[in-house]
Amino acid sequence: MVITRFAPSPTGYLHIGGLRTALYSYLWSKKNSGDFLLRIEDTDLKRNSKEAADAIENAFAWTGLSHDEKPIYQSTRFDIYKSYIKRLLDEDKAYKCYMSKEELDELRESQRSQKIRPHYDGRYRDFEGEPPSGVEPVIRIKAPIEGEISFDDGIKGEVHFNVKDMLDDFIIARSDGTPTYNFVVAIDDALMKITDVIRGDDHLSNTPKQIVIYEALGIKIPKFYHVPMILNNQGKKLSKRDGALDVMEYKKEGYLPEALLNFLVRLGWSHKDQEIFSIDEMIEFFNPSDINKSASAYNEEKLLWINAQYIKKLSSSRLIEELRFFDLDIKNHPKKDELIDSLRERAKTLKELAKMIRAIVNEPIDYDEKAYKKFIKGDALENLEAFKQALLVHKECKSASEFEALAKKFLEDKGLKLKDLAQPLRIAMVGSAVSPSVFEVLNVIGYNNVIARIGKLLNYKGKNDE
RNA sequence: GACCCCAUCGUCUAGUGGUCAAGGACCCCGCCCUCUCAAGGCGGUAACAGGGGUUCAAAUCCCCUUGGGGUCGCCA
Repeated sequence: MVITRFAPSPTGYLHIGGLRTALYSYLWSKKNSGDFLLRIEDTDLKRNSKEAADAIENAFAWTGLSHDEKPIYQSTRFDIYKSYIKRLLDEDKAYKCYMSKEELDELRESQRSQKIRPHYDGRYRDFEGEPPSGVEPVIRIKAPIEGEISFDDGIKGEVHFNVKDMLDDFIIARSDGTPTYNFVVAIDDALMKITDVIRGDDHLSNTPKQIVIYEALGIKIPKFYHVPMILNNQGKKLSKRDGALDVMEYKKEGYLPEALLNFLVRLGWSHKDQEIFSIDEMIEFFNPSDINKSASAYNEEKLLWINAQYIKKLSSSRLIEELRFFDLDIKNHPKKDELIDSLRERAKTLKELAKMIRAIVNEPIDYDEKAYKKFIKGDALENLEAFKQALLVHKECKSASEFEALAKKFLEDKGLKLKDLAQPLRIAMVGSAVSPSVFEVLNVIGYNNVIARIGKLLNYKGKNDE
């Protein structure tokens, strides 16, 4: 049984790096028929917001990664943390430090100028005297002074830290009594019975600190997996300028959540030559020990390609449902399935798909100038007029192939080639030289509207010529 | 600055000492298909950071260099 967790601090939106570690955690727990838990790390009351926490939960809801049990908010658990701090104090494993922030800053500054690592010097570690008045103390843990802390990371392998150049008696409770990150992480991971901690490798050097807590409390240390970061195209740390970071931005841009997840799972992990994975396949094949040790760069083109693959495969009904987010409702369109199927192979995003559908469903209000100039010349208008007549004589066409058969016969009679009719007709239908097969377009637009749109183009030319 | 992590095509990756004159995918280019645009099919360009070892044999193991990244908070 593997229990994992995702533990964001609610200072902003859920970003894709976080989503990826959450996905890995999710997959690993599900593969081992365990739980995936969500914990909101809001111990710093000053900078956390309820809105941000809600935003994170909304983003999760969109991706479909559901956490087991209700999320745990650390801000509601201060009593628990206090009891552990008291215990450490009672057991003489932690102590009060009366150094002020100013003094600390000074100490660090002088250490820096001496080119040595900034660290607390332990001056109150064995302090016996009268504490200075007017200073609310912080609580510091008695960390080991020498030796080595090491652990077997599931991704990086054996990692060793020398206590001397790594640790100091770090703060576990602020002067206002609230506990700090490295302390509560260890407590909660233990209390939540987390067996496997999968997180970004920016936490790698926090791990020894957390191990100090585990050991002081006699708690079993979980298995750690430190996942490399995601970089941008230039191999630098991913930032807002590199495009969307907020998971919900991807929704707005027209990405399918399963495509985003598929993209993310392949960033740093692979299974043979497979590129497309359903969630079930991810669960089946995923193992964090297969995650690459090196950082990987974000590649939007690949994401687009994956998204396109999913759009091609998705059911029309689901696609129609997703399109509503882009203010497009074609649920009652008589040819909705044909419409979707003729466009799905052309769209890389839902946003694009919506745009393409609108271009067909709505009568053109204008004609693309270049296309018009290029194709509406010579006998084009006469041919359109004649084709319109042929349509009127033939009466209603009910399928793309019926339109096509009619057109073929028309062209044969007139001694024309398909090219002579297709482009002008396309411009009449959608206003530009780009669309799916004209016959599919005609079918979707429908017999009466086809005739109306041809008429509209015929009139337009008239006005233009004046 | 100290400590830690990392290093295969532009990018995502396969590769765990011989089957690698390095495979797949995205991108790009060419051809085919074709009523336009896509999609699809076929083909192409392109990489083991550098230097030392170990070994009969190294992309794979070791060391150094270089380059990148992370951490050093009363943030998480």
